Amino acid sequence: MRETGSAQVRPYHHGDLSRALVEAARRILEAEGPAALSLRAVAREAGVSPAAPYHHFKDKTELLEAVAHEGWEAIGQAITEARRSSADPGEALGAIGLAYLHFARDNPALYRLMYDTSRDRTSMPEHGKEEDSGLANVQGALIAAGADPNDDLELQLATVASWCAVHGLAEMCNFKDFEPLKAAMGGDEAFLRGILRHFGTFQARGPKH
Amino acid sequence: MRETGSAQVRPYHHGDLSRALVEAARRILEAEGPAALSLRAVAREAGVSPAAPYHHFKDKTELLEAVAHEGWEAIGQAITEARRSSADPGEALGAIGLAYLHFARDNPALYRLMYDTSRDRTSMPEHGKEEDSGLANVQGALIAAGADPNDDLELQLATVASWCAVHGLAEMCNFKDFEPLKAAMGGDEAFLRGILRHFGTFQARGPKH
DNA sequence: TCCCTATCTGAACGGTGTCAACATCCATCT
DNA sequence: AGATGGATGTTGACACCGTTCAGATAGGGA
Repeated sequence: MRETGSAQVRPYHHGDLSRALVEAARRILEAEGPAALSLRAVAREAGVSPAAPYHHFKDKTELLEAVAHEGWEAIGQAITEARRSSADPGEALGAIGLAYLHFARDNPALYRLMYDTSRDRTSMPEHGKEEDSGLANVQGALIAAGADPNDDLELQLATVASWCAVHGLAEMCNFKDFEPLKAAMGGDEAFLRGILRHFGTFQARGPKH
Repeated sequence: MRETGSAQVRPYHHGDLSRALVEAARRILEAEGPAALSLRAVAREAGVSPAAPYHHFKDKTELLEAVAHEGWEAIGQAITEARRSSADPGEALGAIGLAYLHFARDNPALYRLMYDTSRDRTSMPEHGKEEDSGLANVQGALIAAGADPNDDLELQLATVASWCAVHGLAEMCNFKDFEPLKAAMGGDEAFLRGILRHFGTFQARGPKH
């Protein structure tokens, strides 16, 4: 981001291309959408020739995976923070869900890329170092909300169920079919909370009153 | 035109290209995956020149939308049938969910295409003629399962929540991260049912208190 | 009959991912 | 120091893609 530097017009070869490429890809993704995210465009944006990226990524796919990886780290961080800053542990699950949805809403193209690459490998990313993992956080929050930590099977099922449900909502919440319902609920946020409540993940206690 | 009678070896121009194109696209999709689904490949498969499709669809997108539309009709049918053939109305929701998941499992590329095109238009397809609509079926099943038909807002929220949750599962259930859990559950089917149960859609969740 | 229109073809344009051959520069070893 | 080698970047090419446009073809209506 400091390309305006006074001196240092251009490092010898380039400096740190793979990094620059990932950042360029992310910039294009946010600014011009996924359709504009071609390898050549990324190289152009980074100021190198179309073939240069092949010295750092074997594929276009591999570059996109690197971008997606950053996304997973970011969303994992958002989840961890949401959970930590949630006062009542019983409400941590809801806080996580909301943070997740906000990330998806604020980075739609990146979010989509993350799951597209995951689906192509039929695998979620190595969820990092355990404790920062999104799934681990959800599982912890489930236990805090009253799930039985000894019934491993049920716990895993509940974790996966929560993740799937929120992911489905994240993908569909921008469909304009839901605009009327959103309006009736009094806005985007209320809509999301309403759906989350129906997932049963928003409060550890029973349904509203 | 009628002197050929039953032979019909080869229509003059082509016969019904738009139909043939949609079918060719579907064939390629299932056989070679989404990556191989180029307009040119579809034309090739249908035995026409690369420019021919443009007399029937203004875009590649429009062709894909036609393919997706067929998919939505098929899944809507599957849902309707699952609901109808479900004895206990309280279990209709679960039956719908399972039918939906089976469709997604059996037509992964098509299912993905359906949501990809929906997302690009930020809209689900015109869900047909009301009663055959998937959402309408879910809503009906929810009422049958004990939801209050008079609280429209809650009913809509529950409907959307169910749809989103099952969609999320449909998208993720092939991630190989879940293989161990699936194995522990004793197979694919048990896994799906387990998650559905956690969604709360698998058993009537009447207004107990 | 003749023409009109819908349909299909062929060739072309700019764009894409990818590769092989070549150029460049840094680091390192004598 | 100077030569060398390996990492990095460039050029040019290939095949494929979506799309367009001018022309060929053929069926149906006047």
